[in-house]
Amino acid sequence: MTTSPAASAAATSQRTTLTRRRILAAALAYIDTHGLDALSMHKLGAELGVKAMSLYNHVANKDDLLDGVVELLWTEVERAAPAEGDWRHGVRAFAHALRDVVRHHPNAAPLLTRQQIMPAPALRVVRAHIAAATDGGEPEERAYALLRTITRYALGSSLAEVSWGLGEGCAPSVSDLLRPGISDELAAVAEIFCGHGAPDAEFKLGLDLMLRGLEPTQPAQGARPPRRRR
Amino acid sequence: MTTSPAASAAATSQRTTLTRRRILAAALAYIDTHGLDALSMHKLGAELGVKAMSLYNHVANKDDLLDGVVELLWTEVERAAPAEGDWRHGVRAFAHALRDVVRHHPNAAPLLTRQQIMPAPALRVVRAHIAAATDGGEPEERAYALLRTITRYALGSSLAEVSWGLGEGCAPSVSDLLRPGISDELAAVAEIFCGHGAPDAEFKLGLDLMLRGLEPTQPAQGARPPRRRR
DNA sequence: ACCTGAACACCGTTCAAGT
DNA sequence: ACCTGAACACCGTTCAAGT
Repeated sequence: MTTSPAASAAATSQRTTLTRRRILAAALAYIDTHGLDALSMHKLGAELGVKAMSLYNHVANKDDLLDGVVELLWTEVERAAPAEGDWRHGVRAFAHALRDVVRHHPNAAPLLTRQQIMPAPALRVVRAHIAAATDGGEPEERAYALLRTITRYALGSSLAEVSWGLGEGCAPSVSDLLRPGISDELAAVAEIFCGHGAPDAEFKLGLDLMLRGLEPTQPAQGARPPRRRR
Repeated sequence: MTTSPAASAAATSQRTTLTRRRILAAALAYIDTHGLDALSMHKLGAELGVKAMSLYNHVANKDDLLDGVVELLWTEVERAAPAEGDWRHGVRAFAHALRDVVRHHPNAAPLLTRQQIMPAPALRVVRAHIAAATDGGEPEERAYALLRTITRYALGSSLAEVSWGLGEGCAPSVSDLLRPGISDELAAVAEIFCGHGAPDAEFKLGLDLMLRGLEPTQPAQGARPPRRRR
């Protein structure tokens, strides 16, 4: 609106200054839209109204860029699942937040296990829930083991879910998940294995089972006699 | 040893004919050794004593090549975990086989969730264990749900485990998992979260919890009174 | 049927030069 | 301090040509 004549000449290109933050956000958006393999430094630069080489003033290289995207994904988890209230609810919310991020960014999600990095927001959100659990009376050792297990379960199972799921950024039909020459019997197996089922309910069921088993001190609201530990 | 003079001239290059099978095996070996990003059609061709373009006679493109690598990984799972004997043991063996493949091929494993494909050996091994469970008396619907859940748990949690684990093809030390500027407190969290713990025992515990919860008809060998279903 | 030379547009990255 | 032109080796893929 109130741009200077000089700025208006630049038109659609960078209307704000280039920043590591802006670059990462643009990279994630590009991956969401065009897929992981389609991302290149050249195209990302163009997206930001800048040449590819300019990006190297803010990221060390492409690997560092992808690490930054992973950091961004964990930031979403942190924002969605702060530790507050009963820590059991908090851990559940954390698991669901992790799954939601994977489902909202199916193209970028494989980076979470490919980049071999634990960015700061990941450590922060994990630390927060561990602290909540220890404040709630759990021994520290068990709080760590619990968060480790829940994190693996939530991230991993949602990655697998997205990879073989249908609709919503996943494969549109089962046949897209199969190699062309597959036999009819195996295609029928895939139809049920990938197509049927209720992902939400199955994720929640598995989560409940793990939490119930991992935290034997208090059997939740069921009020059932305690089982032998471990 | 008993090669013809003509063949000996070719020396180290292709001593056997080029095959889709050989190409895939070489690709997996290359990824295992040099990492996923290092693989290129040019270098893979050179590895096989052939020019890059020759590969296109046996694979459609690089994506098809990577699909084939995924197929190879599932073949290892199928070989390691045939359905035989009690189906409960079979499903446990299946989960452990999946985890072992991920741990033996940490560089290639992310392809399992990135390629969005269910190759024939994956469907075969899943079908075998579903059949074993239904033969053992489980309703078909539950057998599918059980295999779905166990597959997600085993694949996913081992992917996450490898991604943040230490040693054996993983990051050699915790500091390799952290961005340089991290605070000391968060580094300490990472030290415990990634470094401590017993991955084998934690994987097995989670698996037991899920199986025990998913299969309420027979409480395994514990001989405990049945709980209310679902 | 399968391998290759030549060629294409594209990729990640460097570096000296500009401002 | 940050952006760029020019350039590098490398990449995926095609196609006509060889055998």
